[in-house]
Amino acid sequence: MKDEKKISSAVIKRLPKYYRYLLILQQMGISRVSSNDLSKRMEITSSQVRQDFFNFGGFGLQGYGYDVTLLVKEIGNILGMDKINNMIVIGAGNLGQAIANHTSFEKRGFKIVGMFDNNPRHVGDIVRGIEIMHSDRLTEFMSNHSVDIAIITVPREYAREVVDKVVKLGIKGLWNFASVELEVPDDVAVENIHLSESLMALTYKMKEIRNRKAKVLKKTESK
Amino acid sequence: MKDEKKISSAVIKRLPKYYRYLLILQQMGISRVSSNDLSKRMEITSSQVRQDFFNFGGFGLQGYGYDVTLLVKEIGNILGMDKINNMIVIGAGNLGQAIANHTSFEKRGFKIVGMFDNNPRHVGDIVRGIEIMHSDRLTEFMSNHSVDIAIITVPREYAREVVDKVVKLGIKGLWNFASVELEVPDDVAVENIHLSESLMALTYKMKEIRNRKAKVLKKTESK
DNA sequence: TAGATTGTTAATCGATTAACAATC
DNA sequence: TAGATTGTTAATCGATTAACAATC
Repeated sequence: MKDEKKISSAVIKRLPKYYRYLLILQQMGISRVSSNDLSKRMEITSSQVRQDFFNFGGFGLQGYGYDVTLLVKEIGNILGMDKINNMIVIGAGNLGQAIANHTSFEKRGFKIVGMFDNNPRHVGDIVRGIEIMHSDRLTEFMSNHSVDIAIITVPREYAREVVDKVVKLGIKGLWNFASVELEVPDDVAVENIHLSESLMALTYKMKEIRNRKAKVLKKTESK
Repeated sequence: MKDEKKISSAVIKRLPKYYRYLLILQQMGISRVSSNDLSKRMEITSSQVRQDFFNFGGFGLQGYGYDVTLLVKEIGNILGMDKINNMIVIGAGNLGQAIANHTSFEKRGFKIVGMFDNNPRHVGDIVRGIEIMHSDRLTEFMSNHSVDIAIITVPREYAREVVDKVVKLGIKGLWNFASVELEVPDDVAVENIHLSESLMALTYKMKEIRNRKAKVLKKTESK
């Protein structure tokens, strides 16, 4: 059996974006899309769309385009959404609760099965039908339930500790909001959310726009 | 005056990451770093570090390395953090409150100056010293205060409406958590947070790890 | 001075775009 | 069939890495 060639990370990074746009098309009741259509919506080239899908063997039909439903399914599968992902939220403060309330995840097979917090003020509260448990019960819970992903929404100073704990308990996926660098075994996947990086990207863009304006103004003056 | 050459977006995207690592060094009391040190921590090449900084003229000293404090300042300036950024939170639910409570922003000159919500249940509550106001007061507030950035944490169905409103009121930066595509004039900067894309990136990684394991297992068996 | 490490150019690598034959 | 649009290769472009002279 020949080794399938490695898909480049540039392509992978675009997949969730394709997925998102395809869901929008689906909601609009559009069942078929050409690489050209899709590329215009997403502000990329049609060549890139075809090239990207070609990496996976191609999902389209010459002279017709791509079937939206099929494409959603195929890309979903590539991204690992062909199964239910059971998730627990560790840290049931505002952020943890915000995520638990985010209904659109559930539609895509991401299911919150437990929430944990150290703070007695939160323990016992119900969020979207899930009772917040004390963190002491984490070990017991994880040995009785199948949990795929732990969402880390504790304050940063507790993050490493709880991560070590769930890793020991066998977790294989971490969605980390605690902006701490985590060290985990290489069979555990980590995705970090760095909100501050996004905020800085915003101020950079704002600065660029201000500079652009200043330049145009200067040009006009010197005329 | 010659046009300074355009910095590539690949470089820009790395700047917040450099910034983050440099802050860690600073906290550790390290005042000087070589491209080699930094590259190892960040898991990139030292060549890239030097090349990246060279884009801005170079911040280092031959035979010595880079001064951490200087570097933090320079990169901060490039990213537009050389000024206070006044921000308002629109949508004071769990997510809006979580962001308002995120203290590390404030240290970097990101200051929440107002919070707004439609829901009377939230109005009047105090979050980190800021009273949540009814959205009706947005227009009045913005004409009396200097606001740089609006953080959009309303449910997606209200997002476009409130964005149109603040754009009309002159906002120049939008940090959008509502996973809706926004259309704004081209002098308004937008940074979108798509949490679901990050979550899909995680399940993709998890799937890759599972596949890798399966392959190793197969190899072992066939021996 | 000798050693270290940047600044900077050149070489390589990979990703994007162009082009068009294949085919529905 | 004619028209449309993908699949797929080749060309181009840009980003990363290598190398080393400059210089602290």
